[in-house]
Amino acid sequence: MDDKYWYLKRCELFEQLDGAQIARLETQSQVRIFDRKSLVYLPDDESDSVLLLVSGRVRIYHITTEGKEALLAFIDPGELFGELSIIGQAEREEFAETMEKSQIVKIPGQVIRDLMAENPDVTLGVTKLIGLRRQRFERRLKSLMFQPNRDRLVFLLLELAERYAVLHPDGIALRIRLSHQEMANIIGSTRETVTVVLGDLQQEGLLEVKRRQVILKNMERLASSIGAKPPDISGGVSNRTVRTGDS
Amino acid sequence: MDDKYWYLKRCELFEQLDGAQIARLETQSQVRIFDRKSLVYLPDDESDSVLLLVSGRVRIYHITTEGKEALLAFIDPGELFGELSIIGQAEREEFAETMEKSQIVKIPGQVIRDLMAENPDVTLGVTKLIGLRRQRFERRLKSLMFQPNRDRLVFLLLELAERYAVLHPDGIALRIRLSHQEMANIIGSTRETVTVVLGDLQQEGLLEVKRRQVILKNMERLASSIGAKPPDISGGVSNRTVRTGDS
DNA sequence: TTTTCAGTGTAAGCTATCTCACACACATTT
DNA sequence: AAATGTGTGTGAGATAGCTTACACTGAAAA
Repeated sequence: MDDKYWYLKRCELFEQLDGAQIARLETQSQVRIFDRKSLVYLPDDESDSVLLLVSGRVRIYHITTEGKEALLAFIDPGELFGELSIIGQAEREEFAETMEKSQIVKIPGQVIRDLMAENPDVTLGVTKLIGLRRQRFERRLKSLMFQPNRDRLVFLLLELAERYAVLHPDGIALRIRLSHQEMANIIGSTRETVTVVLGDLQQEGLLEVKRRQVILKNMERLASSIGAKPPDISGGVSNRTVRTGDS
Repeated sequence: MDDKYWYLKRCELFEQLDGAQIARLETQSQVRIFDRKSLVYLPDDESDSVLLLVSGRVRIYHITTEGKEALLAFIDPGELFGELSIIGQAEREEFAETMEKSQIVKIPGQVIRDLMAENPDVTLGVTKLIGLRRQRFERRLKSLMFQPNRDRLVFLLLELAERYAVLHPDGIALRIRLSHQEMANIIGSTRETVTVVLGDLQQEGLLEVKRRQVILKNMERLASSIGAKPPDISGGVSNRTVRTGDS
């Protein structure tokens, strides 16, 4: 239960492994603590390992030629990242940076590949992981192309709700607190525009904005306004009320 | 050599299969010929099969709420598509339409999953397929976000070169002939803007435009203009000169 | 408490890109 | 050869969203 491999168990992918496999994984991996805002890897780094985030949070981003930051993904505890090295990506193509103090396990690509070879469940898990993230990128691409800023922002909020929804007296709050700047970096817009659009959406009674927090008051209407189905929030939703700072 | 399963052998993924497996695959799949511009599937269709394009060409696209077409991918002979059904996508999320008369094999998802279970090579192949396409989407996302239209177009041309390069007396031509409208639909722009930008690039001597054809005269400079490495075209490049219609 | 700083609100002006409109070129069919 | 359709070139005008600039607010630090 409370063994020395607890941090590997935090990852779904390794739940089914037997003791020997876990042990092997453990001896061949390195655990490391990163301070807040440290780079885990950056473009052109050699890429032959997969990373498991044990605690903290990581963001994956890209810097454009003009120096703007394009936010590609957030990684939460128990999730892998840098997983494309498994299928032969030799060099990293983005920045991975901790958002908080984080504990990260570095697993050599070969170890994962061995594990996949002897354990079909692991392979399937890896495939699903890569596929799910691909699906996310595909959807984001669709939401970017030809869509006005407002629709892109609504899409983002619904996407966030799917992963980070928590109940709140006034609607659905998000377990992740983003600044307008960060949202802009996800939807390919600017901080000012996000501020304005959020204001508009608030006027329309669709949501409520606080400092670094958004409460979705009407997911149905939000979704229908971009011609989408409301997200299924049953998965991650917690009925623990979020700290709002007020009350 | 010239057996009845030739069309399955056209797909890399199935090369390693033994006779019995191929036979099973064959009996459980359906072959069908589609005319030019026929829909193979569309959003919300049930998604429990994978498609193999034997001959012809298919495009995968999305229609936005305002009715614009976002082109997501081209499928060439020997390639699979609709492969996310393997990892549990229950409904299709885009349109798949033939660009020419095409022969397509429909393979039930369960058949592929069985094959994966008994043959690790197939699983790895599927994972790589999904992963490679994910990488493509990820790169496209980066090229869309914050980038001006010119850069997005250059990125597209280099991406196309990687897959479709053929030698040409004046530089590198593409084995795929796209209209300006189609390019616009890939980079999220308009036909007119593409026309203008291509004209500019031609002025600068970076390429030459003909009707439905682009010849890249200076890949180095094109690549460096968007801060990228020139693509590796050694893979698909053929020294068969392309039909230009002139001469 | 005062200071500092990150986050937010707002607005004027600018610009890349889209829209609309039309002319022309080339290809393909009749 | 004429006719039809698809693809391309080009420009004027409209506009969403970006830039720049600055003021305010709440949180955290000193």
